Amino acid sequence: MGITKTAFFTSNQNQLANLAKALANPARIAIIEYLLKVDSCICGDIVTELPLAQPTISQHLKELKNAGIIQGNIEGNSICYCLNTDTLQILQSFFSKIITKVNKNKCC
Amino acid sequence: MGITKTAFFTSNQNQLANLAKALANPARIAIIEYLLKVDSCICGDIVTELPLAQPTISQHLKELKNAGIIQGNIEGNSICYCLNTDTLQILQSFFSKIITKVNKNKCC
DNA sequence: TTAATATATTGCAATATTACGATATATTAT
DNA sequence: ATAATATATCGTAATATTGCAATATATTAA
Repeated sequence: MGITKTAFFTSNQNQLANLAKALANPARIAIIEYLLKVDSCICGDIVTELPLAQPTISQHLKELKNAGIIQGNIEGNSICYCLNTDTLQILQSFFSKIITKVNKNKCC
Repeated sequence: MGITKTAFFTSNQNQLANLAKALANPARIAIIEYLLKVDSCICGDIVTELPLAQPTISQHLKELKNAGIIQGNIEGNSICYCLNTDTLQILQSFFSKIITKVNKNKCC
């Protein structure tokens, strides 16, 4: 087969898996860290910052946007993308919940 | 090409991407949530809990273990896997850092 | 209007992931 | 020792992802 059996899981599980998938590439992590570093919208210099070709970066930005992790669009001749706090909050909540709920007395 | 250009990114970026990859599947999210729910080691009943065949679940467990998200082994005739707090802490820290550092005055 | 610049889309080759049947391995029960 | 049970591994088909060259599109500059 090879296709993920999405229909058999909850929408919450699929949402978390999709968000994780959007982050499952070092270039996309680098884009997020760059957005944090510059503390504003991305400008075209992301293309010179990353060791990847322009179409590849454009594709990664599209995936991050589809997942809701970044938001924005091109403005004139330059990119204007920034982090979407609402979506990132979902991930933070998930991991915070795990850390606080997990049984510290691991048995293995 | 098709292969991720791992060598061009920092080990931290690759680590986060690999952790995200381990979570990028609803079955693996379901396994993690099940581990949280039962609040102990997994027993063989995970195979009856998930809508997937036994070899598939075994493979997902292996991937979670390789990523360091769960730890353990089989014990006699049953599984004994539990969540690895140390690794999950890496993810929580990453998202907490983002949420606290991100500029709330988004420009797009 | 034309040229220059910036980003997006298309098409494709290489590789990775997903799922499972068949089978192997290992432990426990008889 | 043999059977029963539980988990892992192998092999494979279907699908998804990665990266880029070529090209399209859109905005700004001249």
